[in-house]
Amino acid sequence: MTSKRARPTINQVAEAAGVTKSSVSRAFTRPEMLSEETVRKIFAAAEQLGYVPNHTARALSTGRHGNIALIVPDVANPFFPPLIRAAQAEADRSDYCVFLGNSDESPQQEDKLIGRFGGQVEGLVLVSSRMSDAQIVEHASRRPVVLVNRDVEGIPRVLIDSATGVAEAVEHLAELGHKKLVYVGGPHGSWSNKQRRNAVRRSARALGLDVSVISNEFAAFESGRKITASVLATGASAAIAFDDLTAQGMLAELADQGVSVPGQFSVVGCDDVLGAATYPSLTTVSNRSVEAGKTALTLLIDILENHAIRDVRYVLNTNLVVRNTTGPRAG
Amino acid sequence: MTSKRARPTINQVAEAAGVTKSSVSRAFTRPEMLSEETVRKIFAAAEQLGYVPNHTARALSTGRHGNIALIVPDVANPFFPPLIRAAQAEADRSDYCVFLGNSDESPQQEDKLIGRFGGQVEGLVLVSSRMSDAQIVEHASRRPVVLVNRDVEGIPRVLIDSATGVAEAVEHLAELGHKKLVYVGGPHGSWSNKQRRNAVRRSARALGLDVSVISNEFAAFESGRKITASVLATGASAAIAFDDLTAQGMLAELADQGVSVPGQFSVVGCDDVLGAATYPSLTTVSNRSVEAGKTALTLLIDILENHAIRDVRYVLNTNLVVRNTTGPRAG
DNA sequence: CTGTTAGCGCCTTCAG
DNA sequence: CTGAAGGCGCTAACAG
Repeated sequence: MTSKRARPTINQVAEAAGVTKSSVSRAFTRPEMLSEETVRKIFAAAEQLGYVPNHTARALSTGRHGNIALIVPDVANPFFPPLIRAAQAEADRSDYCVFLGNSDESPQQEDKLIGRFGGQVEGLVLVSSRMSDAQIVEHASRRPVVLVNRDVEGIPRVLIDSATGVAEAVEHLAELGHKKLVYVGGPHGSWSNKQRRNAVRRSARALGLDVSVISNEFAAFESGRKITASVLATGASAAIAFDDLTAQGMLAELADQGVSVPGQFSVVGCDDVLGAATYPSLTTVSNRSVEAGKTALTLLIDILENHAIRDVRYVLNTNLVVRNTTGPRAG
Repeated sequence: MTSKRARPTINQVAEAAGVTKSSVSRAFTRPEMLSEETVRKIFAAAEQLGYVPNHTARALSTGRHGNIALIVPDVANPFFPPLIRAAQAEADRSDYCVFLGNSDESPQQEDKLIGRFGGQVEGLVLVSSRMSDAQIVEHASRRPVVLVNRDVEGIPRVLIDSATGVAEAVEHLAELGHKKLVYVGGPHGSWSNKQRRNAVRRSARALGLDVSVISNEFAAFESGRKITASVLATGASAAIAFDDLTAQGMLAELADQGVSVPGQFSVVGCDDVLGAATYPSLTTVSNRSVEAGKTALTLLIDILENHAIRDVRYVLNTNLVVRNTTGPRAG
């Protein structure tokens, strides 16, 4: 078992290899500047001593630490883990370490986290940020920031365009004969929510459908259940929910109320995070969160390494995934 | 909009406040050593310049950087996000930043990640580590490590004891008249898998039930589907799956095969990550991942701040949650 | 190709 | 209570 003694420093390696620390430093950063012979000697000594360059010291001197931060509103929301995973994998390919932050849907907490990560991070990825445009711009003025699902001019961003999928959903319902539908909303600060709500309204108008909107701040299974009564009260025959969780809650409540789906009522989710796990399996709008996570990191790393601070707006389209919670209007 | 100019240093604050950098440093670390008057002056100057102590420089000089790493096999596995979230919240309370690592179920990747986080982390939390005991011990000799769902003597660990819940599951099935059951396994390197398998065998033997074990390296929906044929081939009337995902896949496949649940076959999951989302809703073993995450972090922080390197083995019991996928044996 | 010399920004004895 | 001085481990000109 290796002992716990302090890590060897660059100086010890230098001494052991019979060179100065400059050479050791170079051997680890720009070996092509040294003779093969010297590099070999240095690596041998380093290996022998178990030397690993001190990340912190290097960062202090270069100002680069190879860390990035990824902040999401809620790690436990099934929409985010696949995105986080994809982002991590991408960071990994370029040897970046990623700090994960959970803002708890709170702008204050988000701001605080950014401050805490502050000095030890080269760039930030803010996913579904709940902060104000002004705050975001402010932070982006200090270090590179890439946004996911948040559209702020001048800041590189990756947007999952659920509008296309939502539009398909409305058409789908129209074809099934539905005349009146309701959009069950999500968090106020959410860009995606706004986008989906607008898409529903626009398509409904174009197709001559009637649509009402019910807001529902906390998107989740339980709130989906609770909101169901109001949904039924509108007299609509179909609903499009902000996300799959909300839709799933509605499904459960509908079942408890004895309302058959899709016989008497149709439900469409959004983000396809549940797969075919609900019963009946949920008709929903596809999700591109994996690509979004990967793209966001690729963008950020590109900016960090090539100083390419261009104004990108990367849009990922979605589409409707028809399963079994939508059917012809009853009667 | 604040410009992007470099952050002010301790020296600039000192000059602005008319003191030396020693005093500024003290004002931020041990203000009780200074006169109130001086502290006030320094804070005013710092505020005015927008000074924030440089984390990296401080870390280099003190050796403490207030970061910890949390490594999990797969962020996207629904078992982990709640744990991650709880761990984060706990880290937050003590102002620690957390690096998240995704080992992809690979010991090599896990080892590599630890190396990458290496110098900039004060402690590690390894969740369901896939590394060998020796590797774990080796890493633990360098810096504090807390394990979750991995039982290595001498290393602080938090264990979710699914054995209690699994035992209840077996009893439950026995009471329902089942005579022959099968355990559908999970990843080979998984401590939890071993634990669950043993618990099934032990309880089955005690109750005089027959049990066969089917291994299934990749626990997930799809593999649950695929394994179903072999499960039915054993002639058992009930199955206990390594986790909910596997169970859910089995449920889907069983439905497709026209095998009714729980009429003709009973299924029990493990970890309760799906809630009531499956249909029929899944009978499963409760999960304590939130407490596990919180406890692991509390432990680690305690070790870091109080040098309390005791040998803790924290066990969280589980129990059976009966829902609707278990019923009397057919016939 | 390699050594010398300054720092990076902060903390921490040691004096006073 | 406060200042002066050295150092944490490494990188980066600048000379040879």
